[in-house]
Amino acid sequence: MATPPRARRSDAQRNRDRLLEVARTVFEEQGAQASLRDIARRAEVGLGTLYRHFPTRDALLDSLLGRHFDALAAQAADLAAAHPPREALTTWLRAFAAQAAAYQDLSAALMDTINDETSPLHASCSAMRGAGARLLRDAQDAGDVRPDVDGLELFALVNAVAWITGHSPAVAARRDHLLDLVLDGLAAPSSRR
Amino acid sequence: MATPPRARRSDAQRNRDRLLEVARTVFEEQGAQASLRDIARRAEVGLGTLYRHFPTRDALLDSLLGRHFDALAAQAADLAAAHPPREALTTWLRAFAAQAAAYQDLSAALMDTINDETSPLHASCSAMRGAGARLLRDAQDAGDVRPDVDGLELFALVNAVAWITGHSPAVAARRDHLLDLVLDGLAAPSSRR
DNA sequence: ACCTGAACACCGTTCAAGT
DNA sequence: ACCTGAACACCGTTCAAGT
Repeated sequence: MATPPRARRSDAQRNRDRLLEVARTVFEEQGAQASLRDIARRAEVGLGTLYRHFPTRDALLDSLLGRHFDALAAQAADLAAAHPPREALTTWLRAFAAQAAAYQDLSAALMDTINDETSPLHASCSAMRGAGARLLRDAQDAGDVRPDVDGLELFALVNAVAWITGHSPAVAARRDHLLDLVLDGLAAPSSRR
Repeated sequence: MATPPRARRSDAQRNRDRLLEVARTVFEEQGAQASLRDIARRAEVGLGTLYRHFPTRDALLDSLLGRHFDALAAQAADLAAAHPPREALTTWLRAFAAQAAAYQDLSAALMDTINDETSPLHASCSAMRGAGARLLRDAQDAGDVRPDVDGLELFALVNAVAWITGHSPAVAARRDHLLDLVLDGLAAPSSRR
């Protein structure tokens, strides 16, 4: 799960909230490499205040992403309980890709988080990945997905599709079709339609 | 094909060559967002000279990429002549992915080129894409690849895999396996092993 | 024709000074 | 405790001045 909120002076908390709100907007508008100065300006906060709360760009991104990760992990559990394995996996991957596509360049940040075990986000990121891996294993146990795929590869593939989606409108229009192609590649030979 | 070399004053030509050589090295070292100032410095050339020859970062990238595109297009023709359709396509896609993975962030530049018809690279980029699309069509005509995939989707998928490869060493180690998964997704049901 | 580097407007990051 | 903004070292881009 994401880090729970610490006790803070109330004015500091207000600044923090303001920064997160503005950052979400700006990142969605301009992508993950948007100017931090600009974010501070639009939040009407000193630049140093931004740095005090979020010592690095990733820290800021991470605070925004933690909730998404937690939400996706929770959704995975729900899906596993409510649907047959392959359907649960498929639905979850679509949700994941939609999420990743919403933030431009999020996929890059995501992959970097995976590789950086010291990231504050690492815990909730790997919790989410674990949830996905469990869905994958269920589908494999049910004979729906070929056994020679692991969670990392699954995650990488879907992330890759989400990324490319953000780099071409023409491709974006066919995101679901691309995911279908990938999912068909993952299907166990016996379960193909 | 890439733009043929123009007539130039010999000192200008020398600077141009030098810049391209240094740029290739630096881009491979640091990725496509490396500092242009740094490139000019290492080429021992005024910053203005770099801008004179390559008015934008993309122009510089493009000059480096044009040759690769031409080479890939030529290779596609060779493969089509020498191998059965599915094998030709597979081999070509592997070569493409290896090429794209060599430059970090190349995939992003590539997708942007596709979308920008005014890019000087657009011609050789689409020539290469056309060559790939032809291999795809051959494989489809032979019944080896499902008919509901087009060149753009193929290109996007392989590009996506190449990109993710550059963002995680663990994933990079399994590039061929990921490509296999994607290629299996493209296989026509009847031709599955 | 071509080259150069100073100039401009930005950026990320740090940190002394304030409340 | 926390906030602020000037200061520093960079960057991309332009352009007057030189050869």
